[in-house]
Amino acid sequence: MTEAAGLANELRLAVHRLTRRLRAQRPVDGLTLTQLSTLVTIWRDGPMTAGEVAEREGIKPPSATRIIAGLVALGLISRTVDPADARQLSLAATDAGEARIQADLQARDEWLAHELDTFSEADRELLRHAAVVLGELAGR
Amino acid sequence: MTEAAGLANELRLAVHRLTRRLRAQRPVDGLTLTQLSTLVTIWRDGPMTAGEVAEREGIKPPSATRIIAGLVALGLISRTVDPADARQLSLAATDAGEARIQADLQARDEWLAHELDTFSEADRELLRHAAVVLGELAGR
DNA sequence: TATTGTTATACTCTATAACTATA
DNA sequence: TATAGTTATAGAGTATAACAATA
Repeated sequence: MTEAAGLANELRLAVHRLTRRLRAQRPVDGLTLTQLSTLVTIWRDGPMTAGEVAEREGIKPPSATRIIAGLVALGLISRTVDPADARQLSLAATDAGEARIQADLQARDEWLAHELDTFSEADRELLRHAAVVLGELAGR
Repeated sequence: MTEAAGLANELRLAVHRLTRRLRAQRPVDGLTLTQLSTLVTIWRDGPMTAGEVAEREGIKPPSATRIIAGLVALGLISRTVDPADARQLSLAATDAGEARIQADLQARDEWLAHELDTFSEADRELLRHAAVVLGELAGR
């Protein structure tokens, strides 16, 4: 096993387990991790089309359609047809969506941010860089 | 938003997306990410009971039961009743299971290890440490 | 009674294939 | 014809609640 392959395996197992844990941190009546991730993306980088959502989140268009429909039904994003090209949508976070992000992040952070506070500052600095590198890797 | 909360959010989004990507790297006729993770755990740290599998993987017993049944059906782990306590199982990787780990890891690493090779050695060193810290976090 | 594991059931996440509407 | 998005369908992943077997 090469050096990078050993790292790949450890990273795969650790990331998989951590995601399971983070998914389970869903607050009562809260958004799922997938909904929250998509909502944050639209809020931070929107307005954007459905295709852009799929690309940024790394999912296929049918998956984006379903997640978007759920967020619209909850009133957390608005969905309007592009006047210049009626095939495309314009998706944007609503005020309720922004408020929901704050509330859900706070609830989810009760656990994660608390745990992060028990690590050394050096480890947090490490994770800060790691989050950027992992995000880049996910986008490849 | 506190410093740790900001980090928590970035880490959550990055880890979630990377897991999606890693899950999708399933080779044709290969094990799912969940099956592979469980099999590697039993192979490396086994023999162990079903309860230990659930605890190490961070899942509930019914989930462990289902995954274990699938791996047994594939002949990748053996499942014997503990002679000293008939409520408990003893789970161990078979030779076929060990071979399957090698094959599936190699197939999955074609993508991940290759991408990791395009990062700087400093980034790989960073990820090596991060994998350990993330693994610890997942186990909290 | 307490513990270990299983069964029944339901919800979430995601994909591929086939389709509709618009360009 | 090509593109943006949707619908239909299926498989994977996981949990809670209720149960069975054993200690």
